[in-house]
Amino acid sequence: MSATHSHTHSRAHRDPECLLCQALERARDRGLRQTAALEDVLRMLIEAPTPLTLADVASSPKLASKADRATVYRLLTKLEKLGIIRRLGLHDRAAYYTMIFPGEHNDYLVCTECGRIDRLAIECPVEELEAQIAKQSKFTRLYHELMFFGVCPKCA
Amino acid sequence: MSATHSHTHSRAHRDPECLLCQALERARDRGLRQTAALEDVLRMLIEAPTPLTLADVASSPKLASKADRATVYRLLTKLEKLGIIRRLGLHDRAAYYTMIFPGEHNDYLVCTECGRIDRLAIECPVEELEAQIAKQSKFTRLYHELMFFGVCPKCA
DNA sequence: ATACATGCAAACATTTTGCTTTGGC
DNA sequence: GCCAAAGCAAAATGTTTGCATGTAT
Repeated sequence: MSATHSHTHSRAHRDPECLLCQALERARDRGLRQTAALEDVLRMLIEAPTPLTLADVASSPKLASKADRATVYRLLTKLEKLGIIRRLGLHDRAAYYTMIFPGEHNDYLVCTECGRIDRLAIECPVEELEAQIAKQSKFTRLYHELMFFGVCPKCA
Repeated sequence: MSATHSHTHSRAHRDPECLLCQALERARDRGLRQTAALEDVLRMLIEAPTPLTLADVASSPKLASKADRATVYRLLTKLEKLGIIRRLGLHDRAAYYTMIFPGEHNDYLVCTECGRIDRLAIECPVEELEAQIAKQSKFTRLYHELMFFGVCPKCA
């Protein structure tokens, strides 16, 4: 990992197996059946340093779960509805997915040329603003996404 | 406009014709030819209270310019490359486009159920963070997007 | 045993490109 | 007149659904 890429992997300090168990438990609690495909999808998302697309999860050359695209699609959709993962609107045509770790919030730096995604190790200054907006707007289940876009050194 | 929707339309305080002229001038300066389609696209983006999709610009029943979808697509792409408009990665499948008005920055509040988009009249607390990231990351042409997502009162 | 999950294939929506013609400069 | 822009149509990309079968509970 280059200096430019460096960011805190707070999740790396935890036991990934434990994280997987926790995630599975949450999913089961909310009505999903514990299948091999579900386990594969959650494991990939937990281990990924940055958000993944449907294609990443379903058909990456090595990481691929053997699960069908449609199956993965439906799992991702359900997991998002259940609040276990989050869908991000990055600039690609494809949607990106990432685990929600309670108490952890991530912001991203994205290259508009090559699509490279860095996770940012920053103190997000938006939290109190979010509370204010929640109150004023009457929106529920409020969260935010903060993304920085630009041209990375390699593409410049 | 309801209280919940209220936001400052700073652009509403300006002369829209003047804005169009300015935008056309910028486009011409950067090498585009002054055509009817270009004028239509810029006018729609300038007058729109929120970002528009390609479909919005090309084939909305009433607002539509008569220009072909492909033409509009290529115009939007060029305008974005030239830094005259910005492409937003909202959560819809479609990309959204909005004018860049120098010195003006907008954040958005989006309903994850119905897709409704509100522009937020807030003091964005991210500017100085952006400067810091620009320095550390060596990314150029850096900008940010801040979006709030949630379920609007109507959908709740 | 039942209802949910899966795989395969097909339908969709949106973006992107090729090629010929038109029109701004 | 030349080269960029427009129009039409087709290809590409990524998402979503229908339906028959398998499997967790």
